[in-house]
Amino acid sequence: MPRKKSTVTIQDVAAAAGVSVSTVSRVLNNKDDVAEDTYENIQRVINELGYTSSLAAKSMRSRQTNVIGLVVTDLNQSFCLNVVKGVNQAIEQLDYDLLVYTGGGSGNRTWAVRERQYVSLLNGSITDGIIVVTPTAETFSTHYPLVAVDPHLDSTDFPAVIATNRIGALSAMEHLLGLGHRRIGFIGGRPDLQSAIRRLEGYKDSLRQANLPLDPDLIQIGDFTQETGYRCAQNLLALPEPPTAIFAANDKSAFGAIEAIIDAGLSVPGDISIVGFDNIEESSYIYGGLTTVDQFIVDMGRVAVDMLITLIQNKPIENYVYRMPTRLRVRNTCQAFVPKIPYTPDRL
Amino acid sequence: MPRKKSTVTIQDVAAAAGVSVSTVSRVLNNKDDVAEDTYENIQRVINELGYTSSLAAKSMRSRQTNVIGLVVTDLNQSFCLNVVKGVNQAIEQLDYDLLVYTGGGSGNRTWAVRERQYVSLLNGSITDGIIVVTPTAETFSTHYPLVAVDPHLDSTDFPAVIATNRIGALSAMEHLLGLGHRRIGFIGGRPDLQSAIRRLEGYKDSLRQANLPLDPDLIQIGDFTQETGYRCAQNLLALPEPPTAIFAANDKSAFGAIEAIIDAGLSVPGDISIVGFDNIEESSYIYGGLTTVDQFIVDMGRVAVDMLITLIQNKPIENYVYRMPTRLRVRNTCQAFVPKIPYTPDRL
DNA sequence: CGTTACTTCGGTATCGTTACCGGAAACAAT
DNA sequence: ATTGTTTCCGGTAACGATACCGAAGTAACG
Repeated sequence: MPRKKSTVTIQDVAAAAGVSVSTVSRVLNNKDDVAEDTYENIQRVINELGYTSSLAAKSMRSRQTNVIGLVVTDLNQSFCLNVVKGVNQAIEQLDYDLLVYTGGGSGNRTWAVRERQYVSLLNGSITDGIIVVTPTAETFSTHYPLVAVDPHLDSTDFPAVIATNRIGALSAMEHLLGLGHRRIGFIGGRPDLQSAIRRLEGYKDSLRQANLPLDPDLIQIGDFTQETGYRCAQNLLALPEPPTAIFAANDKSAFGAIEAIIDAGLSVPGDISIVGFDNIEESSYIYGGLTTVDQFIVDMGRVAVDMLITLIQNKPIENYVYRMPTRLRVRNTCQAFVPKIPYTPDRL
Repeated sequence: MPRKKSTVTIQDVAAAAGVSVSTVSRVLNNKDDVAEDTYENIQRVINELGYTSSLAAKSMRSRQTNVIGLVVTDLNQSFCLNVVKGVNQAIEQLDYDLLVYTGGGSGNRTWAVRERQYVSLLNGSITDGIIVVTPTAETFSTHYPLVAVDPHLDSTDFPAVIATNRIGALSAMEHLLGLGHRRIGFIGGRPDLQSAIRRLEGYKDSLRQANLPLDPDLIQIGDFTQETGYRCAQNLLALPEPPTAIFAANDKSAFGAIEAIIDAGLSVPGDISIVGFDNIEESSYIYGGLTTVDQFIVDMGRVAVDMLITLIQNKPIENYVYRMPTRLRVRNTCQAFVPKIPYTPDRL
């Protein structure tokens, strides 16, 4: 089934302008060795014919496309989405275009396979460099410019932008402990993610530093979605001695937790305080404002672009791994803990 | 500054396997005239070398890439974002990959120019077909498969997916009128968008049908952002006789309006009822749930993919313009209007 | 006027891949 | 033994663009 191929090529432009393709190519690439009037004439013809050059052909020959690629697992995750936004913002300032490659969820191919495929697909083909968000692949061939955002491994095989997850978790816990909470639940994320692991570490370290016991029942592991956040919180509430505060390892989980708490007839922060992690857009206004750890996701995207451009230009890179600072944003889901009447097994 | 180009090509595979490039190409494209053992041998070599074919070269030659392109103005707009999600979901089921082209905000080039550029860029180069979200361009050369989502013009030059904006607005107004509201404010969107125009029409038509006066002061035009929603609502509240209900032409505006109302010391829906339009994700839980008109954005993306695939396969298309139905989702931002003491200029 | 230098442009090779044609076996049929 | 008929595979020509080389033409110089 042959497609009608009626795109206008550089040949057509050359013919219409009465010059060679070489000359047209020079005009397209703003080379300076072309006469003023021929330049303008060719430009006019280009506009008349509505010609735009084929990215495929260009990139094949010249290896300089001024396009950067972004490989992202799932746009439905707010983390990925915000990185995309940041990258987008940074790209706007530059003379680059952005191509986002997304594989969606789980098809028949596993993501690790698809990811490598996509990277190869974009590279050596179309883009000058690639940013990969939450990559699972163990190794990339480092022959081309590539920056990873929040990689699953702590390896430094490739340049990366990583949030200071452990320190962020520490600051969240510090806040809750400072408010007098002693029994603090944790809702974690997918254990295959480096970020989830580091936040859990922060939770544990914080308790250790405060000389508080580590109750495994208080640690519930979800998958960073609102649904699992809801269920994890239910589990915590069902405990014989439920926590007075919950630290959720991401904002979506925190939303789910708040929902569960409200559905259980309790209030936030009246009965239970909540701290999230991420500071996604909704967190500023939802439920009156979620207290959360800002990891500046959008800025992570920006930094990634900066690093990538540096790599593309073959300039030396100062920080091979950029650690994005985190900051606690205090809003309205936390309250000082007021001790109640001690729990007695048989109350009269 | 020459880039290290060390990607493995089909030539390398052929050499390593001791066959011709033609044979390797046949294996890659699953042609059936290859002997069993050579097939397997080549596959083995491909895996060993970690070869993946160059999208650029492939598409240049064969015009069949199994990639569909998505050109989107701004991922920061929730409408666009949700369409992307829908497209993403639909793509997952198919043997296609998705390439999102986004131009970000306003660079030195205007969007109309960039848009046409992107379409040309992707087409004839890389993708088998394109979906364009909220396109501004007047005309696309219709030589290649293209589907528009929510085009600015009502033209039928190309296949499109459009929400039933006027009818949706009608249903929102019907709801408010049914609750007894007679003075209803309207917060509109960018007047260059077809969808914004149609929703405003619905607002006006509804008032006309109900034999209510059309007060121009009650119509405030923003740009579909939360910020302008806020300011528009402030304008409405500052009116000598403020409305008892507000119909915002999209959910983000509605959020802004609610914020403004709360900041003014009033409550929703206690003092003022709010209806939005879109039903984006946040609307289900924000402020206890926003009453809004669902336009099934995600499904619009899905439908667009279906149409595009049909076009690519050269099959006949039944509905050139698909009109997505809308449905009012009643949540918790509306209340029956209870008449208060009539307003008197000089109260004692 | 001859030589040199610079500007401006055309021709050709090439990027990595697939479409197409045709050829060499292998096998079957007469 | 000759003649089809498969089956499998290699060679070659594109696809659309840019890099490179070199050739005209013009200007400048001694």
